[in-house]
Amino acid sequence: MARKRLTREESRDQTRLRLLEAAAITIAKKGLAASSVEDIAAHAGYTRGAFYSNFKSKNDLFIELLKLDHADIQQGLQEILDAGLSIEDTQKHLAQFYVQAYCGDTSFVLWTEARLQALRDVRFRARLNALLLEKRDVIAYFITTFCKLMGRTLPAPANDLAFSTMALIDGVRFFNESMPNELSDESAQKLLSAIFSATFFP
Amino acid sequence: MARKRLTREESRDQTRLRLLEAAAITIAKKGLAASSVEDIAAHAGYTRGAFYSNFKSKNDLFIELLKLDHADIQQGLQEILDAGLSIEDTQKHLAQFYVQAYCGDTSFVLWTEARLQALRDVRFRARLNALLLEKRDVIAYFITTFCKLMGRTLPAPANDLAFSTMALIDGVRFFNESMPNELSDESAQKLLSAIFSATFFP
DNA sequence: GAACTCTAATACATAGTTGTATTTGAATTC
DNA sequence: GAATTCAAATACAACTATGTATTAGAGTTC
Repeated sequence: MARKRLTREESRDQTRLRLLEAAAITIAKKGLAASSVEDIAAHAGYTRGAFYSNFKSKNDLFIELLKLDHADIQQGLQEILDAGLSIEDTQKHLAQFYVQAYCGDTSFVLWTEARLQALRDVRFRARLNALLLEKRDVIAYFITTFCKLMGRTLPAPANDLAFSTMALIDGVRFFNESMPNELSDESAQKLLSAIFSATFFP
Repeated sequence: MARKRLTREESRDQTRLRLLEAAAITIAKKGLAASSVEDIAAHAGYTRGAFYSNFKSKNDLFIELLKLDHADIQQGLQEILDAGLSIEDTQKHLAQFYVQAYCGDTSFVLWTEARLQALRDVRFRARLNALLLEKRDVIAYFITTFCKLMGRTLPAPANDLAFSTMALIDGVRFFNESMPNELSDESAQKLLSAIFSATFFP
């Protein structure tokens, strides 16, 4: 079967995408600093030439990577929100989405890596914070809507609660990932539910 | 004023300590991977010779650093616990301790860095998890005692709650550090209180 | 299909990092 | 106070990374 002959643009996009995918894996595995440009390019099946032809720097690529991941999550959340399901179904979808989008793959590690980078690099921080604030807003909106539906008042400003939700999910996730025997998937799930219930429906 | 002439052991200990201090600063600033042995040694006022004469590797030093920090925190918590103060005073001391021990300095960054390292390096993970479990146990004990005093039942296993407490504190701390305008010290403090109250005294 | 344009490979110059092997000089021992 | 021991400096060799400058080759344009 003849492979389709790619136009220049298609070919370039393919290269970019492959580089991004390879970067995600490499960075998740070895860390941002320890992943050389050569590593990434080689894993994608290219040389450094392809890398520098597509990205200005490693940080540049990294931000792009985060943006893509962010957009995926964003979209997923929005869809659940817009579906207009019952509360139970929403919760169910949410849990499912969380497991799929965030647990399985490299996403979690990348965002942790990004946090550290943000603490060090002012520009990077600005770019990352913008993404995180977007995420916060979606979650805050979600929390507000949810509480209104349940006829409850919020125990704290929605934005702050959104932060704590993100914090909690990430933090619990780390323990769960790092010592699954001490904190099983099931425990983690239950724990989060318990705290959310307690916090939002006291 | 004549500087005391150091014995060999004193001199060695001094070197070790200075290297550890320099490492804490350097690693917090640039990250573990990006901190070269030379960097660390130079910041401490030595050459790499001194480093390799005192530590087997960078990871070796890093774990030692974490152990020291851990011991400090451990001891601080234990002291508050053992003081047998009233609930209010305990809470007050706890908040104060948290701010002092964890907020001001490099501690937070180091532990985040350690987490990432742990996700990648099995041996490192084992060593780090041991430290984290110790910390968890102290907090779990604290939670249990506290709830008993208040005549409440725990909404989840104490160990799991301890994890979530650690997770929440770290996570909120990150947002607070990374975007102080969006989540002020005060908000962070209030938020944590609100969630803890809701969780433990529903 | 010849001239061109752009992507990715290659070549290169520079610089940084690691760990060990050896040396120096100050503390210790007798 | 000479011999010794040990911490830290220095020297060294191998390796890795970065970014740019140049080149090759496949798409594009006319």
